[in-house]
Amino acid sequence: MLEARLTQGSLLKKIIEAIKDLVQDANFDCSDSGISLQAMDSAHVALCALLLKSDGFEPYRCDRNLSLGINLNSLSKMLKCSGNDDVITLKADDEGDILTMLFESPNQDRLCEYELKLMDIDSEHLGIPEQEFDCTVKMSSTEFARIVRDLSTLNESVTISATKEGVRFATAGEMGKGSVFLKPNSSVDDSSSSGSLPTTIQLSEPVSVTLSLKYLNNFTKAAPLSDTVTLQMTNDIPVLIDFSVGEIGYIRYFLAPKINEEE
Amino acid sequence: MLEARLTQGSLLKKIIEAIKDLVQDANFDCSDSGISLQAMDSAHVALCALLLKSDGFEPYRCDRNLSLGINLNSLSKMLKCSGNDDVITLKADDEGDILTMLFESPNQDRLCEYELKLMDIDSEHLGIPEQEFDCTVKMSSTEFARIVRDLSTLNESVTISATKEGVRFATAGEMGKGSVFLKPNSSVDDSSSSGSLPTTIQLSEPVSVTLSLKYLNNFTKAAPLSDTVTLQMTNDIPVLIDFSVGEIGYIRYFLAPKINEEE
DNA sequence: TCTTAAGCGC
DNA sequence: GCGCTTAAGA
Repeated sequence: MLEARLTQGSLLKKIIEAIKDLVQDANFDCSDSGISLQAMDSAHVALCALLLKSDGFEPYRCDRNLSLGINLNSLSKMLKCSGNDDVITLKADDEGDILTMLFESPNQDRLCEYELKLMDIDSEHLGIPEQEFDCTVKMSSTEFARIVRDLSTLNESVTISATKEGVRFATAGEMGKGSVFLKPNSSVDDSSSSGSLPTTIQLSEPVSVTLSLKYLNNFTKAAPLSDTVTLQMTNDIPVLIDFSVGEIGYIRYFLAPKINEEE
Repeated sequence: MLEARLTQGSLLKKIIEAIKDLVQDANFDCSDSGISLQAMDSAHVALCALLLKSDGFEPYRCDRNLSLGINLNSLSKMLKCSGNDDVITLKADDEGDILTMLFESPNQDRLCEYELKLMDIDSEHLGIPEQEFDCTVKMSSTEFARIVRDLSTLNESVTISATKEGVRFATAGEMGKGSVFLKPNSSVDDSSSSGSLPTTIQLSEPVSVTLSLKYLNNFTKAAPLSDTVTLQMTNDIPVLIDFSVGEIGYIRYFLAPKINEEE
């Protein structure tokens, strides 16, 4: 059986919000090392990979590997019944077809128990290659969300180009063009409380990829989970966009770039 | 070419918000004295006049007179991509058909460049007469906005009547009547921090004009630009409603009164 | 399309 | 902390 107690239940709520617009149904694979999920969106264009390590739970127990088939919309609805400060405990029997969720209010005054019916879902276990990327950009997740939202008003796709000098997000549409350029922060620790977090760029090779803004906008639903986002890019290879989930794991999105031909 | 750098970029955002609901497309006329715009609303009922003096920009350069035909909705969308603290620089070539906008974040970490395609717009240069009015009311712009909004719930038009005793905004509809009376503030500098700014009235002749609340509501979009608004009225003559734009210019609206016959 | 809920700015 | 604008849901 599975029993996993998450002190900061709001994390789970944010995680599901960050996935449910991309994936309807998915298997949560539970083992003694933790809980993971891998799924493609319905159009099979983007891939989402979630990992929650067992030591992020207190306690965590998983005797046998379990694959819990879950409708994320239903799960989201139930999680909205929990308070943001609640402690959430997930329970599932080895042979059962329900996921039991316990919501405990901080002062123990309220105890909610919800049971979610599980589904059988054909799992498409996608071998996600552990690859090296030519360029890694780490930046403020809210700034990333802002840029993606801004450029979405102009067109459907954005071209992200990175050099040592900085990273550029550019698009063009009927109204005109838009381009945002971020300089990596001077090594000097500018504690000028300049609002946004510093951008850092590591690259072995300049890169330029063109991505769907609609999907990127979907991914930025994960921004509430982490102050920073990491973009990993290599030309013509799916981009990896990584949000850490507190100290306990991550949500990663993979998105194939559009092949660079003028439309 | 034009190059105009506005330190307080948020002013430009507010200006466009204050115009775009009234006018879809308009020419921004640029000369060495500054940037101006004059346009009527699509129903040709109201007139909007914007002036931004060159010395409000730092620096300002305009070699030749330029008329930039702009779709205000597109401009608004692009300006929303700027941060509220950004410095905004406008650039246009003499023979070009684009307006380039630079948004610089305060700490220079982010640099955005947007290009707006320009349009050819038949300019209807309306000779706006410099006229004397019988009555000038200066009052809090937020209070004005509040009154207009409140009375809008009762009917479509408001009758503004001013005497030395004060100014009255009155309307009547199916529900009933509404009337707001503002006394000019006593000459004594009442620093009673009474919330709202004092009202002042100068008049050579009592006036009474009936105006469309729908249009007045449109005009109050300019309230964020200035703490005060100035109403200038003469019976049966278009009313002038003036919001100053910081120290650098103004937005003025002209609205013809309804002819005073019971509907 | 309208209503409601969340995020952002003042 | 309050109000507003914007995004999601009915």
